[in-house]
Amino acid sequence: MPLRSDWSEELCPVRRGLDVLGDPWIMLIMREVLHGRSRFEQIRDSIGISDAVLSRRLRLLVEEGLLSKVDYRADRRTHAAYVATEAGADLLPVMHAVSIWAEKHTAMPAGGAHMAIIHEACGNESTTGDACSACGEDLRPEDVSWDKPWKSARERLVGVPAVR
Amino acid sequence: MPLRSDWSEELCPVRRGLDVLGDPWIMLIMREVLHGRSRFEQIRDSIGISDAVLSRRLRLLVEEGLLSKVDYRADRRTHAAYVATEAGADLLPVMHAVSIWAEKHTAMPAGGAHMAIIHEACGNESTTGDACSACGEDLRPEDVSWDKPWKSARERLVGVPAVR
DNA sequence: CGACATACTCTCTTCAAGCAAGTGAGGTGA
DNA sequence: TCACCTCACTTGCTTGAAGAGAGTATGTCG
Repeated sequence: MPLRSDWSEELCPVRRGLDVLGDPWIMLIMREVLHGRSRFEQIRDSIGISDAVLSRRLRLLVEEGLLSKVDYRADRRTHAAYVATEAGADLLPVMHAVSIWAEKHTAMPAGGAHMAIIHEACGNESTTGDACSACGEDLRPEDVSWDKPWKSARERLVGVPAVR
Repeated sequence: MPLRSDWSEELCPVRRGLDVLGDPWIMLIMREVLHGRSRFEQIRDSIGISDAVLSRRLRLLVEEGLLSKVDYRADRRTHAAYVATEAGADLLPVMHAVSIWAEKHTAMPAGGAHMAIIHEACGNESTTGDACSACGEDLRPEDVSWDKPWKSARERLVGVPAVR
C-alpha cells in the first residue's frame, strides 16, 4: 500500500497489518460495504469522504484484495459496486475490537448510546469481537447485527456474496 | 484528535475509535510501550519514526489518555518515560486483531514466521485476540508474550505500572 | 569549562487531504 | 434528436502533515 511508507515487507504482522489498516478511511469504507452499502455514492454520502479520496481508496482496496468490484444492473442501468472478499469480511473482528475499545475509552457524545454486537446465530449480544462471548462461535458478518439505538436500528451485516 | 477531521463527537463507536487509532504510528508506538520500551529514543529507534512526528504523537497520546508521561531516574539523571494507562493497555485486543488479520491476509515476507500470542497465565497459545482461546480469560498485557521466531525471542508485555 | 546525551523543536521540500469543478458514458423526457 | 440527468469517477487548487535533517535547551561527567 504505497500511500506513505511501504510496510508490506515488515516481519512483524502488526506492522504489515497497519500498512493497510493504518488509515482512517479504510475501515470506514469496509464498514459500509459490510453493511451492504456497496455503491460509490452510497459510501461517499454515508461517511462524508471526498470523491477523490474515495476513488483512490477503492482502487487500493481492490488491489489489496479486500474488495472486489462488480457490475450489476438496477434502475435499468449498470452500476459499479464493491463487495467484500474473504479478507475484507475478516476485518470484522478488527472493527469490533476498535468499537469495544472506543465505547470503553472515548467520551460518549450527547445522543450516543451503547452499540450492541448481536450474534444472530445464537440470538445473544457478544461482548467480545472475534468469537461470540455467548456461544463461542466465530463471528461472521452474515451472522451479526449491530444494534444502534441512536438510529433506532438493528443493522444486519453482509458477508462475502455467494455468487460472483 | 485534531490531526485531520475531528471525529470525537461521532455517534458510531467505530468512527470515534478511528479518530484516535486511524493513524499508522499510534498503534506502533503503543506496541513499543507495551513491550516496555518507554523512552523517546527507544521508541524512535525501534519503529523508525522521525523525531518531529514522534514528539507530536506522544503529546497527543498523553492528551487522549492512552499514555502517561513519567520521570524516572537512571544513569544518574532524570529521563522522560511514557507508560500505558488503562486505555492504552486495552488496545491489546485491537493489536491482536490486526496481527491475526495480517497473518491470514498479507503475504508473509522472506524470513517471516508465525507470531504466536502466548497467554502466560495458562501457558498456551491463544488464537483469538481478546479472550484466551485456551482458557477463556481476558488477555491482559502483563499475562501475554509475543513469540517472534524471526527474532528468536519471546517478548513479555507490560501493562499499566503498579506505582505511578 | 567543554564534551556529551537526551528529548525535544525548527526548517525545508514533497505529497496527500479536502474542496470544487469538470468529464464521459449511459439513460430519460419532449 | 437533442438537451438534460445520474453515476462514477478525474483534475486543479490550496492547505497542511510527513519525512529528513539540523538546531536547541537542559542536565551530567571529567
